[in-house]
Amino acid sequence: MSDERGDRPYLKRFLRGRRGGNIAPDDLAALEAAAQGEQTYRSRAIVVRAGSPVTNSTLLLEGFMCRYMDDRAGHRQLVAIHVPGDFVDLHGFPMGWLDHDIGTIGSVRVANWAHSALEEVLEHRPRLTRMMWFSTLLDAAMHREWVFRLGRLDAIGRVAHLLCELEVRLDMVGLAENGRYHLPLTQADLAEACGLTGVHVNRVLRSLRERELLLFRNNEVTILDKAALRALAEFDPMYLYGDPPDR
Amino acid sequence: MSDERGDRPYLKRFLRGRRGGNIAPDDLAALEAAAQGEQTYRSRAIVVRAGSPVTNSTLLLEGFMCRYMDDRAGHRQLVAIHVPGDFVDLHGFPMGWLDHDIGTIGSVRVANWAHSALEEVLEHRPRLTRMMWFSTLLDAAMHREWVFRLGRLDAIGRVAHLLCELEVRLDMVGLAENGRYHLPLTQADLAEACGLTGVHVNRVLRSLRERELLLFRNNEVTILDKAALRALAEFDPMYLYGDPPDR
DNA sequence: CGAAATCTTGAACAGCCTCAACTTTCGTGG
DNA sequence: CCACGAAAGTTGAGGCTGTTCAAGATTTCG
Repeated sequence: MSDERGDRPYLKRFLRGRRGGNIAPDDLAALEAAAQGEQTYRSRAIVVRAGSPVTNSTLLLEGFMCRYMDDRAGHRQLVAIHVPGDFVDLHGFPMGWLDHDIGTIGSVRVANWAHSALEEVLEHRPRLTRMMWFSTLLDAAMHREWVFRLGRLDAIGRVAHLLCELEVRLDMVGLAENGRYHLPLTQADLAEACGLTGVHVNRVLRSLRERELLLFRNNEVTILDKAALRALAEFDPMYLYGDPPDR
Repeated sequence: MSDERGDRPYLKRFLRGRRGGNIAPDDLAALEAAAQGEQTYRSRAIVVRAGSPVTNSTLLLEGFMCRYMDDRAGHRQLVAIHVPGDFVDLHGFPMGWLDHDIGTIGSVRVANWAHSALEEVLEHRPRLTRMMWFSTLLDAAMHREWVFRLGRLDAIGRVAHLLCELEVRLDMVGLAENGRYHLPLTQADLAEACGLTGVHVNRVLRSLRERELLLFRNNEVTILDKAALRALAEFDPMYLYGDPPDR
């Protein structure tokens, strides 16, 4: 699975590790060929604004991006964090525009597809269309889990759950090793994803460290006790639709 | 828009009121013809279990349904509420199974499509496929708004926001009038959707009543001051992708 | 009509927030 | 390479929002 896409520089991580994520070689080649080329954005850049027309879609190749909404006071709520291999704004393809902003976290490298080109490629490829559809529904499944996280878990559970999710997703695309991964989020960013304040996230991280469950220092997460952390977070990666060996 | 589908008993409410929700007549006819017929479920029934294979998809014709997940203690978190015209488990078509349970709230009437029949209809209908895809992305947009609601609003804002959302969605399908609509939820159900306790939802409803913003009695919601309620809830229906006149 | 579910209210508590001050790290230009 | 300012992280004290527990009132439904 990881090698057979070595010659697909853009799509090599797309749907990697997902159950049913095997795309037929000709579909994959057609999609890869329709790309417009790659692009970079600097850290903390806004890539898509809520409400403005979206005419192309972006696959994240390197780095982290997020989707977010602001409340009246201007405080952000992150609604998604994207890792390499994610189509960050494919929702804009059937929708035409987006209800939220999309921005970068660190600096990123992305690939682009014009919607017109996508339409052409997908016109006679119902299987590939369903794969793309599937990939947007993975986002929906993560959204639901985030609703659960915010609605039912306390502060420590929320932070733990998010960091468990990222470990699995990064592991699927080969960017985590033994529960260690790079994560260029500030504590304030974590707070914006977890519906907490930065101050409280700081205390939560201290508690996780003191319980010897997890470390987060220098933009690096180290999970010390995965089983205990997952128990605390009520985390079950089922909703990520991974291949059985990855679960 | 509302009349031209009068002869489509199942689909007459599907994507009604949505921007870009105009389905070509032949697509609509083909989809309607592929339905397996209708079915009813009693109140508080479980329709789909998380993790079990889904081989058909369900369009809600009458009544209310919900999607939910349970925490370790057995407490529910609702992740979606469905109204007539919603394809409640279309996510199962590209996914094959679901990460959450689906149940009824009151008693309901639904129509069913076998996935094999759907596949056949959609095989050569990329436009219709994108409409179905779009309808699942409306769910995703609502999920995101629920994340925002739970992450950034206080108790009164959360309840107000949910009831604002349901007013718009029910109005789109002709089931709300002047801010009044039938809603067979208990206060405990509302609590499960808002990440609150039933006790506190009771106090919140009292506060909304005393502020003369909204009444909820006898399974009926009456919005008394829509502008003030929306302001309190930081509610903007943009994310529901409605036709401009409905916004 | 009676039982069960739902709604309502009160009192005490806990978790997270706010505000504030201080420390450490990062980034940039001299 | 160092110095400096800005950003990020850390810690404490006090307060508010929503929870928990409990009891009673009301409604629903068989």
